[in-house]
Amino acid sequence: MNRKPHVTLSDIAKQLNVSKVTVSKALRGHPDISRETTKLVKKVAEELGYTPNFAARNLSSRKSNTIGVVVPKIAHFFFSSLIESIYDQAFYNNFDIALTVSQENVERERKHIETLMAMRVDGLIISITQQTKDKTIFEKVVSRDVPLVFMDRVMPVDGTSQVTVDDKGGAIKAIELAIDNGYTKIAHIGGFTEINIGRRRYEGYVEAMKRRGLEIDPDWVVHGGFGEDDGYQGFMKLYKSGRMPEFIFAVTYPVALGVYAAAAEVGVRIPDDLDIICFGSASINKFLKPALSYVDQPTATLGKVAVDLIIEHIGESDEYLPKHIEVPTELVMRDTCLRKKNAVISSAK
Amino acid sequence: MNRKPHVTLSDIAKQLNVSKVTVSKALRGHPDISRETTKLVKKVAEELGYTPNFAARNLSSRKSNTIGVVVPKIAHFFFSSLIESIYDQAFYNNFDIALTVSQENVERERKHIETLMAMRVDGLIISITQQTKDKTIFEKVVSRDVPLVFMDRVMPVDGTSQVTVDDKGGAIKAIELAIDNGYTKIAHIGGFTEINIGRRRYEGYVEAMKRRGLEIDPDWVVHGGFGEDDGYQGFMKLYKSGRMPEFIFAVTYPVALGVYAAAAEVGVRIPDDLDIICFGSASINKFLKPALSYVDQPTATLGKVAVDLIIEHIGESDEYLPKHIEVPTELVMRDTCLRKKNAVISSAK
DNA sequence: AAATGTAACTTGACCGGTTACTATGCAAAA
DNA sequence: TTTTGCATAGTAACCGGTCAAGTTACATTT
Repeated sequence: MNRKPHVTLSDIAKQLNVSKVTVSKALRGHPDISRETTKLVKKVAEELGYTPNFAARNLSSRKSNTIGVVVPKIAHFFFSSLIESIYDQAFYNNFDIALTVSQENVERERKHIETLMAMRVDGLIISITQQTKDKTIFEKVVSRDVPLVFMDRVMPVDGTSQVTVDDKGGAIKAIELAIDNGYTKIAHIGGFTEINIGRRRYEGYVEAMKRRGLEIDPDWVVHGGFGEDDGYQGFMKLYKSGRMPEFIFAVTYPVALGVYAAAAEVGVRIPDDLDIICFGSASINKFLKPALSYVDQPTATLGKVAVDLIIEHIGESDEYLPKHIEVPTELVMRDTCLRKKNAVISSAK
Repeated sequence: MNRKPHVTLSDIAKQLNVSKVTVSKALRGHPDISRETTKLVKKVAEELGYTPNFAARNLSSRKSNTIGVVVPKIAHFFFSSLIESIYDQAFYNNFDIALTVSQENVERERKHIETLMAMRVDGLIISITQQTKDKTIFEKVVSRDVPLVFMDRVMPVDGTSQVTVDDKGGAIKAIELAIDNGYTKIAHIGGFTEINIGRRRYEGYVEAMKRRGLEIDPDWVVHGGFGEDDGYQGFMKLYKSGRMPEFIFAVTYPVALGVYAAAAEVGVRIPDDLDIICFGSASINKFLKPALSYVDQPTATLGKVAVDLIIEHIGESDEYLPKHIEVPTELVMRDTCLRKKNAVISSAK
């Protein structure tokens, strides 16, 4: 590989018989330089086809104007729309994004964080993997004074901020609605409780049951991952136990889909034999039969808030003040969890 | 913002009383340096928490080890899975990815390409917007000797490569199947013909109809965009014309979904009153009722091939040989386009 | 008329690496 | 013994910007 040399500041400077600093300043609109000169410089830059060298700029200015992002997945509706909103908001604020994907792999996650730090990103937005337990790498980030915002899937690390959705509150709303609709035998196919989204949603389930004075049958709580297969397995476990609940609260949309698949397989009809609600959705949910009712995660807001927060931290001095922002959720009713069949409505809200 | 200074090569050098070149070489495993020294250097680097400065490295080596990617969207199944496979393949080959999203906006696309060139990416992979018509920016890329691979949505620009799916062939297969299943009144809700994917799929439709000796009714060809709304509008146009076809070939999966929505609205049953097949799919297609039969676009292959090709070009000299690689498609049968109701099967293949 | 200010540039150092070339010491070859 | 060669390390320049601290010429103040 042996590329044509790129046009540099010096090339422009030579052409105009000025110093390269003049050119640099002119291009940045620095007030030191006269209107005329600035115009001239810009014209010549255009003619010569100048493009600034970011590596050089980053090196000398020792910042990258870039936000590093680490997510566990892309090809899932939740993350792809989250990422899209992050890109939008960053673009709006003239920041670049360096996106990396851990593929739910802790080692890859660590590597990506190292790489992003080597790129000297100005700040990091991270959504951890299902398996992440070790805080070391995050503490390393903090010790390097690189602002860090955890997003959605978070980890309690001193000196870092968090942006989450109101997982517990959303879960409570969902379960309370189910109970108000007449259900009492309510199961939860949940995620890992080591990670906040799994834990908080579970806590919401527990809390709502308690508030309404319902017992929780330990057999009706299944913990696992957040994918379709986990939902499938979860359902099968409940099914094979011989004691089916009337209602399932699924920790994620894919888990709910897994339940759909499993239920169809064994001939359990949704929502007639088994009703369901879940956390999260996908754009094509409306085409599902029955379309899932769900706790909406406002991905656009989540991404926007995360970017705004990291930019805020980047702007602050060394000692920025970590924050925890919780974005509210909303119940969206579709074809499930509408009303218990044959139920005597006691306390329709 | 006033960060703690990062550990540099010189810091390590000082500590060991060697030159920074020695350290640089040692860390890269250069044979100039003895095994012992190398080990020592690496140990100290580790202790001091050294992370290389990519900006500096890129600047002095004048390459970035980064592939620039421009896509029109993220939050669509096709693109998100494509992007995921690009990341995977790049990671496997030790390349970094600089991803940008044009949001189907030509101006943003141009800006992103400029930015990526300023970053001195080693090569570019681009999927153009629906609206892109001007080649200027791409010619600029070529004139800078930056290898360019168009992916899926391509543009004929001298000196660039293309990776596409076999749009025409896939369309032909789909239409021929429909005809063999007994349909003759076949409509096409297509995309813009200015862009290859719209044009080639349309051409496939025309070709298949011709091969089977069927007339094409101009009213049954609707051109528009690639989104859900375009499918909705397309269906409505056909519907309101009063002369409904028996079968629709939708240019994309979202367009097919739009047809679903519109059909449901006016009470047209799929596949009984109107059968359908489309190009592309989504992971949750299997939960649709009826699940769409479709021409599968192998996103994983597409991404992998694009990355391999750009890396190949990066490795070649200035004058690389542009290629056009076409990835084959496959028909996947689900619940639509199975067989015409009450049809006398004449030529079941 | 001298001091002060200011607009518009220039100088030189530096960011943290890499690269091409040079130097040194010791062992093997002549 | 002298020459040659190789392993190992060092020197200096350079990549393309930015930044802090001058410099110059001219206008303004006192």
